[in-house]
Amino acid sequence: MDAFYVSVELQSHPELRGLPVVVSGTGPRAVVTTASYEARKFGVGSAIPASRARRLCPDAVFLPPDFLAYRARSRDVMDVVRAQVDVLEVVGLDEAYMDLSEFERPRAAGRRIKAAVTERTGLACSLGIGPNKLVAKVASDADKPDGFLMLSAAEACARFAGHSPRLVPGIGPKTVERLAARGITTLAQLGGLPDQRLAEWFGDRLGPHMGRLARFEDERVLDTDRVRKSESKETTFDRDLVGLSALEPELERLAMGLAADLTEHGRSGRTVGIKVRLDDFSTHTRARTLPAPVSDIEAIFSVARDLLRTLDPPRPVRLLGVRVAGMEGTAVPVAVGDAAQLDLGV
DNA sequence: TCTGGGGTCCTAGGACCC
DNA sequence: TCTGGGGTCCTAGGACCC
Repeated sequence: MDAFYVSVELQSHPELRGLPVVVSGTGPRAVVTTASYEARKFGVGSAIPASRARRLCPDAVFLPPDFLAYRARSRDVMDVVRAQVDVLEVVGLDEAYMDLSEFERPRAAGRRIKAAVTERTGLACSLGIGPNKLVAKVASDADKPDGFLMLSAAEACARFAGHSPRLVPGIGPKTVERLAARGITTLAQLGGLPDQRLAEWFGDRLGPHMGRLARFEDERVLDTDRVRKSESKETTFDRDLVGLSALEPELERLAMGLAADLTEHGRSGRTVGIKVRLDDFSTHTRARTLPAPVSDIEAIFSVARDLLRTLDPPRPVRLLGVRVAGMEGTAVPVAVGDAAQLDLGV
């Protein structure tokens, strides 16, 4: 979906159409979640500090995120798609992969699906088609907004040969930096490197994997029922907290919220962990695995508190989090007819 | 008035077992 | 006089994604 959260907001605030609109949190440490294309012209993009966005574009309209609304609209969108295609892998609220190989004319099918989404939901989207997930994803990104692009792997290689490796999902800022330090700045260069060199630089598995990505080789199949492996609650404080006596009540609040979510969904896990980000932005995690899965506030909080006391943060703390991992296959019995709702929520 | 929240996956090292 | 190889589980950190 194109600028999904903003697009949903514009449906309830049509008077804002054409204006720079930014969805972001409200606190002093908030970041931008989504910016409208009008706001992007000013350099406002996802993940930049809201304070900076305000300076870059003082006239922008800032809205707090309404995730309930986004989830509901997401469900609408995925329902439209699901009505047209059998194999669907939903990735987050605003993105999905579909298998068009069931159609004799995939391009026509893609056109139809894209049109149906916009017609039925009023929301714009971009669609990319390719022989694998990687090409499809890059193609859909390359033509945004309101895009439609079909590429073969060879076409993708040729078209993006001179682009930065950053174009490929999975190659982030750190990897781009490490590549640049070795003189590699384009996908063509990366794709041309021998596996042995890549293995030396980035490890036996990761290195050659990056080379394949750069050549748009991708064997991944669609995963239509992803099972959640961990669940967490974390919060960044408006101002850093100092000392266990200030932190423990916050930890208990987080544990309470996490336990409530876990219980509501019938999930539990054997590993309880905490996450602490200090004022120097260093992040520290601690975890303990229990003999049996837990989901109740007492168990989660007592382990988390113990871990926090042992860590005893040596500096002011800006973020605190609690996590439960090692989820058992605690499938909740679902009534027949709920199947369509299952994929999004879990 | 730098840097959210909720996730996944990978790596590396240690403990432990056969 | 000197110590293999393989496997699993666990922890911590980090890169990355939406």
